[in-house]
Amino acid sequence: MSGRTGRGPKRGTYRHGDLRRALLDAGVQLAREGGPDAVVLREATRRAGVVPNAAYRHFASREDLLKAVRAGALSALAVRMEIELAKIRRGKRPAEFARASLRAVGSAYLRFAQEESGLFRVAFSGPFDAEQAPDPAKAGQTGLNPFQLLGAALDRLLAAGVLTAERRTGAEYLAWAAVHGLALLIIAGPLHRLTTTQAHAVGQRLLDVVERGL
Amino acid sequence: MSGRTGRGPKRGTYRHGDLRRALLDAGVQLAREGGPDAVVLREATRRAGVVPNAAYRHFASREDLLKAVRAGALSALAVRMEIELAKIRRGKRPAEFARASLRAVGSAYLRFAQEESGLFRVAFSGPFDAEQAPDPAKAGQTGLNPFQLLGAALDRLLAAGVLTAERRTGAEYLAWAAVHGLALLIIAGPLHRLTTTQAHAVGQRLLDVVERGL
DNA sequence: TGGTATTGTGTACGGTGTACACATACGTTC
DNA sequence: GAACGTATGTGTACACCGTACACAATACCA
Repeated sequence: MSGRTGRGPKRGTYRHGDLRRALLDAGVQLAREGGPDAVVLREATRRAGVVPNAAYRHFASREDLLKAVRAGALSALAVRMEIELAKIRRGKRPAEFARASLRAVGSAYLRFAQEESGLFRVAFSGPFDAEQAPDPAKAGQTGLNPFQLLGAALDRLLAAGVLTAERRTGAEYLAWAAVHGLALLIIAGPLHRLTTTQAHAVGQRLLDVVERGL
Repeated sequence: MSGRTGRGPKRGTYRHGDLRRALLDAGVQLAREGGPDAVVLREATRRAGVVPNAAYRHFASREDLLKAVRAGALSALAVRMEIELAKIRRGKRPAEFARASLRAVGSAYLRFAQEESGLFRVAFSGPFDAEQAPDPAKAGQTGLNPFQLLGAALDRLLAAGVLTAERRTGAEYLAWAAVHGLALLIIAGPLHRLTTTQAHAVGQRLLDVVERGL
């Protein structure tokens, strides 16, 4: 009776196989369930069927794991944006297409915030920078991260003559700010009881403001 | 030698006098220093020169203390807004005055976020609602909380005919969202290296967008 | 085949929130 | 002014967390 008291899916092998992946997956799952605070090292190792300290062979600290989860969340967001962008009807005039692009990016952002609020909160917990060396782990299928997708939409507006060059510079921050703020009001603020459709309506109205104001 | 090993300002009396106040003050200080996560029950009691569990005579839990600190932070924000509002030159035409009011509220919000980012983060950590029974603990000198001050500014825009009734409804959420989002980009996002003046400039530009777009 | 680097384990420490029983002092009532 | 109930602070204890350090088991390479 070589006693095995531990619970959970004990593996027979001493090595795990792909513990880093398992911890990351567990971390993402925890993030979905409860946001940043729920990403707990010990719980992740538990789910991976491994002793707490094993995590330190793959992540320098809890914060380091959280950072990896964050990259995954941003990547997921980028994918949502790409899907929304792909829905835009072809054959639109450039200006119309550009406008639709911006709306697609914004809508995807808001929807992601509402539907995956745990991941969303993780994505923007901790310092989130538009780094000069874009990390592919944060990108979607096209290789662009959310910030770059927004920039591309704005570039289209510029190319279509909807935006002057002067207004174009720094516009990503204004647009991002507006949408990001609304996302927070929807998931953690006074608008958090809104249904998906109501939230979508407010979102469209905000995007009107941005479009008109930019 | 009736040994007194404990550190810190030990009091002679068994009773503290106003422990609730002391804990709240310590909590606010912790919030300023490090945001929500820094508001730690044990540390607050340490600073109040009291044993950890004493806190439970005045706050049901750490979260409860945090809530009290949050109210204080919101009140401080309201005061900033009021100060900014008071600076508006008299003798302006109503439309101009109304516009200046909205800018004052927005500017104060952004400045508070940058200058008191710890408090700001606490103010909007946890669920922040525009409750139907406004809590006076969250208000400034005028008795109005930040949300109500924003509403008042928008009402002035309506009264001055700058805003149609249709556009007025729900406008607080759009304006709030935009400014709140920018605040976050400035304190925890890609704009966090901006100087105060730069931040102010971006802020004014955002407020242009809001004003134009609303 | 043996040695070395990698990866998981065991044990341990300090920190946190909080439950429960106990001690002390204040305010009220006789 | 003494007795008593109640508010408030203390002591002890527990479970949980992140993480440091020494050790064990395996994989890989010479």
